[in-house]
Order: sequence, then C-alpha cells, then structure tokens
Amino acid sequence: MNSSPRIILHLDMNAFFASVEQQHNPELRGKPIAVVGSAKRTVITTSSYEARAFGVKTGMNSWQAKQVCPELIFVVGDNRKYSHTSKEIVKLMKQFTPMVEVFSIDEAFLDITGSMKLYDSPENIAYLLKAQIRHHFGITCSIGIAPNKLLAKLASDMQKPDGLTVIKTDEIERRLERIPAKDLCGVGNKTARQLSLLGITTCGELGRFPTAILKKKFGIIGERLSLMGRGIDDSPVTPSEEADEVKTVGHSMTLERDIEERQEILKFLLQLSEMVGQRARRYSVWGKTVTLSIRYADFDTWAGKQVTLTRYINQSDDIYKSAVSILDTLVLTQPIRLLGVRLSNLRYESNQLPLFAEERKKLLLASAMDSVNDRYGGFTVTYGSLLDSESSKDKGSHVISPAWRPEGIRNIDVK
DNA sequence: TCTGGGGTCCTAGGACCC
DNA sequence: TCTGGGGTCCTAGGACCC
Repeated sequence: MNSSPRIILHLDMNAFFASVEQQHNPELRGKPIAVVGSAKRTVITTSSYEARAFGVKTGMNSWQAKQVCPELIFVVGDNRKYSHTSKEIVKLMKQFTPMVEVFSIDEAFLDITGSMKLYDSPENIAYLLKAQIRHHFGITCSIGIAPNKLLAKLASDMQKPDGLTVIKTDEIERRLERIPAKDLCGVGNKTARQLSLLGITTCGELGRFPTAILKKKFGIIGERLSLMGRGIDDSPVTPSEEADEVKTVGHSMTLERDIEERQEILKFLLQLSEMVGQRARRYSVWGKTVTLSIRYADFDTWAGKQVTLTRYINQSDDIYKSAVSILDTLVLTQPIRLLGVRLSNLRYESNQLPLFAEERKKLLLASAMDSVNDRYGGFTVTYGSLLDSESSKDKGSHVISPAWRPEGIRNIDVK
C-alpha cells in the first residue's frame, strides 16, 4: 500500500470548559477557576490556566484543590453551553474541509490533504482556525500538524496553550527519539509500566525494540506499539457522520452518600433505568443485554453482572426489571458508593410494532414522558417513586464529562 | 472532607452446535 | 466402543480514551 502523504491536523481546545465559562462571565477572566459538578462528591473536570499555575489538576476533589489554591473559584459546569460552543466550532472547522472527525467535545482531527489547493500551506489553515476560534469564541487552542493522526495528536500536545507544532515526514525519527512512550495516544499507565520493565521509556526505544517480543508480550497490541514507536499510523480521519453507531448506552452515578437499604438502591436503579431507557428510545435503539455495576464504599471493589435476554428492550421498566433481577443474585458485602446501568447488544429499529395492547400502552406512556422531558430537560416527569425523593432534586445535573461527544447519539439528554 | 461519568476494544474461558 | 475442530454466543475483566 503506497498512498500519497496525508496532512492531518489535530486541534485541542485549551482548558475548554473553563475558557467557555470565562468567556461567558468576564468577571472570571484572568482568575483561577475550576469547573465542577453539582453533586457533593464531585471532582474538577477542567481548570483555567491561572488555576493550573497553582497546581490545580483535573480529578482533584474540591478541598484538595482549595488546599493548593485558596482563592480558587468553583463554577458548576453546564453541558449545554459546552456542547453548543463545540458544535459551533465544528461548523467553523468544516469550512476548511468536510473531513472533520470529532474526537471529543474539545478535540478534533481534520484531514486537510485536499484543502491545499485553496490554502497555501497547512500552517495557514492552522493560523486561520486559531484566529477565528479566538475571535468568535474567545478560546485559544493548540494545533498539531503531521502526516498521521498519531503524530498530529502528539504534536498538538507539545505546545500549550495556544500552540502550533508541525512534524514533517523527514523529521519524525529525530523528533520521536526522546519523547516518552507514555505520551502516545494508546499507551496508558499499565502499558507504560510494562514497557519500562523491558527497558523501554522513549518512542525511539520502542520503535527499535524487536517486534516479535512485543507481540509475544502484548498480543495484537504489540505490533501496533512497535509501529507507534516509529510514528507509523494509517488510521483514517473518519467524519463523524460516517462513524459507527454507538454500541452501548449507559449511566452511572456516585451517590451523595453510601447506601445499603434495598428500597434506596431500587430508587436509584429506577432513576438510572429511566435515564438509559429515555436515551435509548430517543435514538430508536433496542438492547438485549443489561449490565448492573456497583462500586462499593471502599472505592476499589466492584460488583455487578450482565444478563442477556431473549428479546430486545428499551422500555425503562424492562431495563429496571433486569437490573433488579441482577441485584437479586448478588450478595452485597459493603455499602454502595456508585450504581450504574448499561444497555448493550444493541439493535437499531425505528418502527418495531408492538404486538400486544399492553405493549402498545407502555410505548405510548413512554413517548409521552419522553416528549415532556425533551422540552424541559432532565427529569421533569418521572415515575412516582422518584417524586419527592432526593434523587429527583438534582435533575441529573451531575453529568459532566470532558470526553462527552457532541454529535449524534453520544449526546446526553440536553437540548 | 478524599477520589466523576461516558464510552471503545481486546482477551480468555465456557457452553453449545454442527 | 471415542474423541476433532470450527463457529458463535455469552460473561467477566482489563486497558485505554476523553
């Protein structure tokens, strides 16, 4: 396979959520701020560069952050805002090429190989993108340009904030030589540790290491690791419209406090099942497998199981029943910190006709509730047992995720 | 006063069928 | 009477990404 060289651009919005908040509220500009969730047990999802200077990091809880930065301002995140801004920025990117792959709410890959006739150079496109994003949204971004996605992503990480880094084909080897292998997208903590046991810490070392040994140790990943070490990556930029359909739909939540009582567990399971069912129905997805996951109070121990049914479901109470049936097979050994419900083994069917009157009634009731929820968001209407419960008060607002995809089914229920 | 939430892909073993 | 191998589906768990 010998194709002509590609030009790939990776764009990473700097401190995206925090930047959006600072843009919306001028009083926050120039100040150390942290975007958090509304729940009690929340962590920092993003912080401004002013806050990072103090050592504030993603994943810290509020009091840890306050320790390192006493004047830190906490802002409760608002997914609608970020999603909206993200979509607008994607529109802007698409003026340069239709080949835009939305990688997360604050990152995208652009294949600009075909855009060179219109714009003199890749750098030119990068400067225009940066200028327009700054002008329209007041946000800076870091851009990496390289012959493939792996290197473009690596490059965008090299200068932050507001950076531009270009890696040309003839300098790949030199530039990779001393880069830590851990910096490669796909090499996490565990793999990095395994590699270091083999005496590998840099990309250079990884690329020179015998592929056969890597294969033996890491299986299918081994070969890929070897290629990555040499900066080789053939994966295409896939525009989001052509992306695979989503394969699972799930929600989980860390509870305000650890719980043990069955009634209380059931209440949250019902809420989660409703969240999952609502999203599944909105996108005409039916699933055959339900997974219940439980994180215990000690944080490190997990419980849970999956069951596969003989039919496809997407009604909240069917999901709920399955989740409860799993719960009934478990022997709980600790109070519960987190509960999760997930639907998988999905099938996409829009016009499945329910056979029985009972089924029809259920569908009608569900769609009526969905349309109200569509208009008002969150859990304006929900099942009886949730009313007056503490869980309905927060209206699902604890859902904040930096990697949340703003397109298609990956959307959470925010309109 | 610890530690969020949404996903994808891969592996390995067992059941079951032909 | 004796014992192969391929394919598929399922569960559980781990690693990774944002």
